[in-house]
Amino acid sequence: MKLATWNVNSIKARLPTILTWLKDAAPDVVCMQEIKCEDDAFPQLELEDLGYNVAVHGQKTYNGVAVLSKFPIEDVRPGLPGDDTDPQARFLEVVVSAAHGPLRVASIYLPNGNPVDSEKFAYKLKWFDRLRAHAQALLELEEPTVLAGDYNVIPREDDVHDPKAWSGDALFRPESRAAWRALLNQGWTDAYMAVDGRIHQYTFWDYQRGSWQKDHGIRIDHLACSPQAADRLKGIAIHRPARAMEKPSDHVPVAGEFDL
DNA sequence: ATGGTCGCGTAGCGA
Repeated sequence: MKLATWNVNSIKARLPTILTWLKDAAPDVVCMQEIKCEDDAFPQLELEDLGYNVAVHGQKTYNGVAVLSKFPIEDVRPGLPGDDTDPQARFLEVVVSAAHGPLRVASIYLPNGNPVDSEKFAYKLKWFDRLRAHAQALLELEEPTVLAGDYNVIPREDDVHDPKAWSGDALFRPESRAAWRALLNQGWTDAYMAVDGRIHQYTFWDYQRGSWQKDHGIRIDHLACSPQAADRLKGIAIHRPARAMEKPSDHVPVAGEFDL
């Protein structure tokens, strides 16, 4: 069972690229972020044609998350618990019927948080607090669960081409990295670190400044696995060639292989 | 120090 996460940076602008990648990589489950459309504008038919069931938590212009699954989708919960007044569509949790039983999956688009001296950074940290509270409740279910998405956190110095240049950025600030570590310390496993952990393997390269050509990237797209999912984790792949496709997203897919 | 790129939506913001 292959489960991928991909910040697509607009499903509308990216659809041909996405369809090409889906046919090639053939993931069973895909968590998407930044679809940037409302639910009824999501290209459901094109994706169903490739054999996917679809769950969408959309938003116009900004944000928006979705889950594609070749397995039936049994339960759909849009929105991160903990603040009913939060209008931003950044969290979608589903349960899919995988080959050997149910698998809980969340598509996560964590706030960017820049600039750090603004309320955006406070929102990021508060959102992280809400995520941890919900993640703790999910752990107590003792089910295979994967929280997959764009966390907008660079965990280590080895996950960025130039740590000094990023030291003041919300993605690399100590508070953001500590929040990510605190999530893992609850009992979640970073799939990449569990099976690879090589340095300077990136998932995002900015469109600006020739970042891709110079390999000035960062690793910010992660799969957090519950113990029951981590037990079944067999491999991880960062789909770096996707950044060189025609009309690429600035993120590439990250895919875990599970015996599930 | 500046400017560089996308996407949305058609100006300027977000990333």
